[in-house]
Amino acid sequence: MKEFLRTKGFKMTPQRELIFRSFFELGEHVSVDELYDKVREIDKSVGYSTVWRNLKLICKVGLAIEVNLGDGITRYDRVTKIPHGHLYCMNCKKLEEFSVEQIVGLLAETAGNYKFAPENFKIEIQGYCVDCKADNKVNIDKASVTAENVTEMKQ
Amino acid sequence: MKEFLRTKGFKMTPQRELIFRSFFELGEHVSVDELYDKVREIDKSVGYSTVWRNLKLICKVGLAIEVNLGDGITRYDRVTKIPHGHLYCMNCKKLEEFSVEQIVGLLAETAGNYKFAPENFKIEIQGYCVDCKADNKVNIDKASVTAENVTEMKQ
DNA sequence: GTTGAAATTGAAAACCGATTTCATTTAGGA
DNA sequence: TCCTAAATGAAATCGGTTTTCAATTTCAAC
Repeated sequence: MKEFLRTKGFKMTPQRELIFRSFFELGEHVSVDELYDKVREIDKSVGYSTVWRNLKLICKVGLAIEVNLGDGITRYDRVTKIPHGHLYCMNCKKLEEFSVEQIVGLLAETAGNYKFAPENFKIEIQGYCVDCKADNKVNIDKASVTAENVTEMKQ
Repeated sequence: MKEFLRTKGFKMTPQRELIFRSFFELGEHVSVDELYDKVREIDKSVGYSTVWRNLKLICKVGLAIEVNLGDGITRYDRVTKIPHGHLYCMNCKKLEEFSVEQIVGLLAETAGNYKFAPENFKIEIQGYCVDCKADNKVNIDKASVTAENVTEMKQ
């Protein structure tokens, strides 16, 4: 790892090593705060901005990508061989994963049609999980969208 | 439209009408600032928070959804019958759309397998568009991720 | 081992879009 | 017309992200 970074022009430091290691232990959807807490369990002297900067660095060298679920918190996903999508519950904020091999194939093809060089695919399903749906915790009172609505609106 | 809102317990106001109309004229990927500017062209007295609140309302009544491209700015997409994905250029920030009917079918099926009630699908391809790719403006120097890297890192 | 340029760090401040507060005004049913 | 709940506008606030800056550390060159 040290060598890997050096060839990119980055130096290894104790903080960096701890941060990198902690990130890969945490797994998926790691927020800065989460990583900061985990790092702090081991070394209370590490600063927040150092954690943040190293998370960015992890992305820069291609070992993770940013994930944005729309709740205002940026999370970081390890880049793995297996692409996956997210099921995001809009009520309890729970996150599940599902595999998207077939879909990614289609998307790669699509990108090709647009002469677009894809770096990363995001596939998310927002909605309500079994629990929230069953408990009737969710008040889904969206208006029905009809052609009339829109026409009327644009008038 | 007025009636449509009233049945939901909302009132119609001159500001609201202007904001709604402007939103639907703008089309896709509308940010608060963009809409604010457009509304201001017609009525300088409308406040920013009013625009923001009404954009939220448009979502609440199901006529638009929030879109998050990861650049820290929330955009709003009109809900249409035709779902679409986004091709987002990480260099010039340009946004293209592509149709995703087939993919949405697969995703709906997937959601079903998880007993998940989907409300909204997000399908994004991040990467570099033809122009940015060709102009060599982009310095894609990501590290190659190998099994060794990761193993070494977790050590 | 020493040195020096460049990278890194930690604390604090700045940033900036999103959201809330609050006093005032307005819509629309009774 | 009257009344109450909803809506508005300006300003303040919030909270996550990013930058600043002085001090420290890495590591390649000597």
